[in-house]
Amino acid sequence: MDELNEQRQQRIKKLDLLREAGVAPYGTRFEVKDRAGELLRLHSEKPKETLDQEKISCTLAGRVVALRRFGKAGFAVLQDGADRLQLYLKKDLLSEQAYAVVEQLDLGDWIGVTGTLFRTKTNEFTVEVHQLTFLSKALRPLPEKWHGLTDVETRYRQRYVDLIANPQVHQIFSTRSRIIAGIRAFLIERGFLEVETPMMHPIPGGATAKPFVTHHNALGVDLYLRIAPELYLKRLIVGGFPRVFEINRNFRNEGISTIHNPEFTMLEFYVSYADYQDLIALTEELVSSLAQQILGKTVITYQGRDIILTPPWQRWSYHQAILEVNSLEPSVLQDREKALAAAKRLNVPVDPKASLFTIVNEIFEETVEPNLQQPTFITDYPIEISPLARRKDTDPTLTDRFELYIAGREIANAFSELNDPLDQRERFEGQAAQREAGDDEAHLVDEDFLRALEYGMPPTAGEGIGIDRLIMLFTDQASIRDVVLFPQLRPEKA
RNA sequence: GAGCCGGUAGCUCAGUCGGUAGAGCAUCGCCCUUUUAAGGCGAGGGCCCUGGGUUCGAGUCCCAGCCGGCUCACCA
Repeated sequence: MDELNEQRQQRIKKLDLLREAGVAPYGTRFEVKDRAGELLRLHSEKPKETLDQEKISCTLAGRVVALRRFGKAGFAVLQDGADRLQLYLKKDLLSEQAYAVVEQLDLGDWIGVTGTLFRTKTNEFTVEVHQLTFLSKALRPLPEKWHGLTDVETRYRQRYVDLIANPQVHQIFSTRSRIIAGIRAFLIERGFLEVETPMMHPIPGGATAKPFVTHHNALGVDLYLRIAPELYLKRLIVGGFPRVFEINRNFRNEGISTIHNPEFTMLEFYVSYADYQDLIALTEELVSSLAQQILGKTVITYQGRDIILTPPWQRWSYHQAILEVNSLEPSVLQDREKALAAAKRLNVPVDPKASLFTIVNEIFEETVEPNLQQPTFITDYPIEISPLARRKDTDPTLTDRFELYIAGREIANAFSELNDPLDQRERFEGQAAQREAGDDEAHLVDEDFLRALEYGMPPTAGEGIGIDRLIMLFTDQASIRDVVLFPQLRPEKA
């Protein structure tokens, strides 16, 4: 018999012993009156004498994660959420049945207790338990108490064990939830309406990416998991909702890395009558106020580097950034041969047949992006790589657009929306031509979206923020898998 | 998809030159009514990722594969 089975068998045996003692090993309702975190926050600073005087009674529940028994008494550590609180279990203070439970208790079991707060002679804040209710039996042993669970594969595949064994992981996901709640509150406070748009699209659009394909049997059609909600949210602007947002998953059938998961969480929001400059201000306010609210500061540390989220942030035009970082002549941006030569000189690998804008964009991604550690708005992207953005009034080859970079990564993408249906049709047709030419990520013509624009869309600015990456930044995590509860892995047992 | 690194007890890890598989925690038994990585004494527990090969003999060397991490490529 292998060791896991041996430990399981032992625990299954204890199920019977519990039943014999009249205890249900899988119990039911338990009236929780206190949370460990709250008790620690309210009372753990009080001196021994105060606690003895106040005789504070409490009732809480959780998982037993440590047990130190000796003879007819012992200590247990109860884990309640991310908090741990010590229990004192003494035979004299418990019913015969309750003490029988203590004797059968295993690491991992769930219990509920009632008792009073006190300090041990080593000054540890502890609950002296008077009543104990067995709630649920664990049949599998917990990971090692000192090192916890470190095997990354097990941590991702069995996140439940990771969450039990590593309280800091519990903390990260609780922070994640608070960040998303904070974003919702921020937007709702400013008059945004939260909406849900389709996850299954007949035509994938709103971004350039490879989609996942699925099939609807009754309709007999292929559908695509959405790569972005953009075109649907803009339909709602046409419909007359002046401010909408959606926080939900996008799906992209592309590589997996420390900053890419096939499904990822995106915030997109649209503001009627506004332009991309308004969104720069809104983004600074959103991110810095979130940092203040969640982390209590606007200068944060990410992977050993200080990131200053205190506004205002740097603004830099796309072309200006390329020229300045690489000390290039402006003519490079106009001349394909010069751009190609510059790329070669800068050791930026490019396809020699690539178009001017592709070469320039390669130079940007290779030489500028990694330098954008502090929050920076890169503005005025060329029209060729911005098929849904409004042209600049001052230069029709550029768009009213920005991307926000923090820690060398793209965090947000925003622009004044293209609301001219005829221009949009031309751009779609340009994309269709690129698709004909072999670019399978170019946009398809979405006739219904064009029809919507033809009903008239007010001037509008829209933005998408990659929530997982924002959370990585806020929680100082290097890998997206550490901020996604169940990251995508190859299925177990091939 | 390519390169590098890894996979040994439930967990965290050792394993020398190729010579019968090790520790701590966890588990089981005994002792212990204020411990906190509790302690003491004793015991059990292994598909060394899988499949081939070399060898008298493979956890160890070779080949192929599986799974994971990191880097690169694509992308947010």
